[in-house]
Amino acid sequence: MVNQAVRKIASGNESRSSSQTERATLALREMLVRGQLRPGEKIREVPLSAQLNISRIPLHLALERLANEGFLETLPKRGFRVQRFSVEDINDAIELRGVLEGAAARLAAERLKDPLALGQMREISREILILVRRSKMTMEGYTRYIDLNARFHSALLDISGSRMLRRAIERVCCLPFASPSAFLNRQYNSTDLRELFLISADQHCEIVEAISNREGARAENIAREHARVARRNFEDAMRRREPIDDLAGAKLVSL
Amino acid sequence: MVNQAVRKIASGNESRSSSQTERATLALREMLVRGQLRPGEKIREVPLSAQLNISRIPLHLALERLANEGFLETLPKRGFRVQRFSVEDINDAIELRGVLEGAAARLAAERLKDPLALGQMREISREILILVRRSKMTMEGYTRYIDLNARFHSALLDISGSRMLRRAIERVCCLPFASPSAFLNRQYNSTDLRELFLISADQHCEIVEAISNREGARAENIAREHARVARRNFEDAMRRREPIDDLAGAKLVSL
DNA sequence: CTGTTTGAAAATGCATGCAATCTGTCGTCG
DNA sequence: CGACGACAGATTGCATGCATTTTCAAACAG
Repeated sequence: MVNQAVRKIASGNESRSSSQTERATLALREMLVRGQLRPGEKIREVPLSAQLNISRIPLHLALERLANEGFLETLPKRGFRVQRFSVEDINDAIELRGVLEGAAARLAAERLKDPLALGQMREISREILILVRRSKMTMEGYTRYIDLNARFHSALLDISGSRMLRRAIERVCCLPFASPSAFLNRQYNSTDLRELFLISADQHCEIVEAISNREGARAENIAREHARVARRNFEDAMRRREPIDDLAGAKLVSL
Repeated sequence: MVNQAVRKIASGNESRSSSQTERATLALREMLVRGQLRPGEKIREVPLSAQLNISRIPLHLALERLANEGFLETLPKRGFRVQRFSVEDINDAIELRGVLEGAAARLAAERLKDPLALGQMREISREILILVRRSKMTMEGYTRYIDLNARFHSALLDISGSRMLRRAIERVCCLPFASPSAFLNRQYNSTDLRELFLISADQHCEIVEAISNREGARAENIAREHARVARRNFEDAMRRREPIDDLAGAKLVSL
């Protein structure tokens, strides 16, 4: 048996994350996305806790969290099983994100008090436009795009002013393939992908304009189409049978 | 110290629910809805576990579940706090449910393969219509309405065929004031409320018709308006300053 | 009088081991 | 030959106690 103090020191060397539960959550999420735990597989807590060098209580807490995020299915009184996702699930998750962001855009348009509050969003959308217009996207440009994109979506939620909507969107985006930056890490110099980037950037700008003009329905529609770009990107990747290792969470998909 | 076996027998007498965690979850949810744990209050696990006669591990698991349902806020490394909801949060939660059920109705219309699949929904909507047309609603009629209503919404999700959407709606409806039957237990003979019941029943029927005709946009709009009936009902109750004890989860609301 | 330090009390995090439940297998009966 | 039931191993659920972190208030410095 391993002494608590010894274990604490050992794990402290591996990672300086704050708690065992958090460490377990991160490790498991990584394993899931990498496909080291296969869809449909039943989780056995004892061997897994030994493998991660984490005792069963924090492991169990981590499993419960991942189940809530949607990665695992909980079998009452029988533990956990790795969730199986179909291609339809992925499409539906992206569609759902579109619906929710559409609602956020509409609420933002309906509730906007001071048009100056849009300043940040407008700025971000301009920066994105400049970025994607550059003929060749560098690796830094690419990570910068992801950052700007995340900030745009966060700012939209701020303006919509709905905690409930934020909660719902956060939950959908737990699933890696549903997040806005899910299918961006493809061959980022391909012409097709560049076109999608441009379309996406234009949609950002038009969403801002629609909100600014209080055109709720239009803002909603564009935001929905914006999510559909991710869907097209995904379907394109599927059609080309790209090595799905690079695609976010594709290891969780069973056909 | 209480022996495990003794405790098991004791709790077995109190309730025949399967696990300690489940019992704790049910007990806490009840306490929250009843307002025995007040918004903003910090949860102290040891006294609470003593009060519920449940040890700290299953209590902690129950708390984590309730946090995921939205009742509690988790303070990392500092435990849990009872969530505070504003009137805007309630309105937004209902609006969100409307958005999601609207999406379900649209998808159902777009994806409907066999119009016969709508048979059950059509039947339910007719039964509801007959029920609410009766001049005086009995208590049994009232509980029957809640049951039929739940079955209608479940059938809609079945036809939409989206697991992701079902997940999202289930999550919103965890919050008692967001669920479809949240604000029905008012003075159920009041004329105003009876009108809302009739409108609601009509909307059920029209949603079915719209889906049947593949009118996705129309189905979506009606489903959204359908949720807005709940919102009107809530706002009406607020305006009249009804004793909010009867309203689902109203004890969680801070102005 | 305000901001900082410190240390004790209280609270959560977690390791361990036991109890109860589930799973799969083998034997028996219909 | 298949269904049912009992037993053993495996697996999760949970109680307990210790370790660590947080809280909070009082002493202290500025």
